[in-house]
Amino acid sequence: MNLENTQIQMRKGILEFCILHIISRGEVYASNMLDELTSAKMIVVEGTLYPLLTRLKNAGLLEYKWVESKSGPPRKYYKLTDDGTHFLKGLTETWDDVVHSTETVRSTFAAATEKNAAEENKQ
Amino acid sequence: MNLENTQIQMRKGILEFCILHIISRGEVYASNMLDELTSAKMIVVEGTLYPLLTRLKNAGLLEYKWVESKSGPPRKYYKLTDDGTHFLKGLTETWDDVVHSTETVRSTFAAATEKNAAEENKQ
DNA sequence: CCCAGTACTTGGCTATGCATAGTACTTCTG
DNA sequence: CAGAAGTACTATGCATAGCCAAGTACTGGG
Repeated sequence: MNLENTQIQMRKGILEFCILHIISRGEVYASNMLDELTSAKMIVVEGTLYPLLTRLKNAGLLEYKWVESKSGPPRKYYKLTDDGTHFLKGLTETWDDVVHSTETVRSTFAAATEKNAAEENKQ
Repeated sequence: MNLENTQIQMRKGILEFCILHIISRGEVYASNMLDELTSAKMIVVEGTLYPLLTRLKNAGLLEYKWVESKSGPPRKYYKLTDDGTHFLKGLTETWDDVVHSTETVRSTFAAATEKNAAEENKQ
């Protein structure tokens, strides 16, 4: 129960959302995504990204094509399928809901305490 | 890989943050928290909340006292320990970072594509 | 021919949220 | 007093995503 672990937990699902978003803007390969995520201060390691891309591809949300590279092995350039575009739309709503709910909890002040006091008086 | 599952994943860690926040505002017991979370549209079931409270207590972030109730079994009223207050502060920063990073990814437009094009020209 | 750099792969570990079922206490009803 | 209903807490087992760490494979330079 340390901060580092919670940071890890908080990323679950969110990474998927971010990856789909990045891919939705144009064909990219894994290193492009890592760069962009890093520049957004969302550090991701290879062992997280590659399995995620494979999952998304197997789910039919992504497709890729191999493109030769002059500086190493060929690259997988990913793009969204129609299903992927639709799924991203749903994820966006989910994310907005989660943020909104969290903000509600943060901005509510002592509602429970008041409610609790009311209940005590009632009894 | 369906929306429902991603909604579940997105809650990981965030729930912990919300619970600590609710408790930080005053002593409450589990049903109070469920009510407040539900009213914030963050639906949680008992089987999730109770183990979480136990974990937080075992980690020394919470403490509770038993209070008799006139309408059922006694209740555990929770409050934050000093460690819990400190931990919540850290979580708040983490959450703000995650939201900020995600917003950065969402608001960035085609940065990767431009970068990619530049790289191609370089070669 | 080896070495560094790039790109992708794999296997095992951990933690959290969920489903489901169960215990225990109190009050109300007949 | 017996049984039902409501409230509060407990217990077990599962699925999943992200992490770590090591490994494969291709290219070009000295």
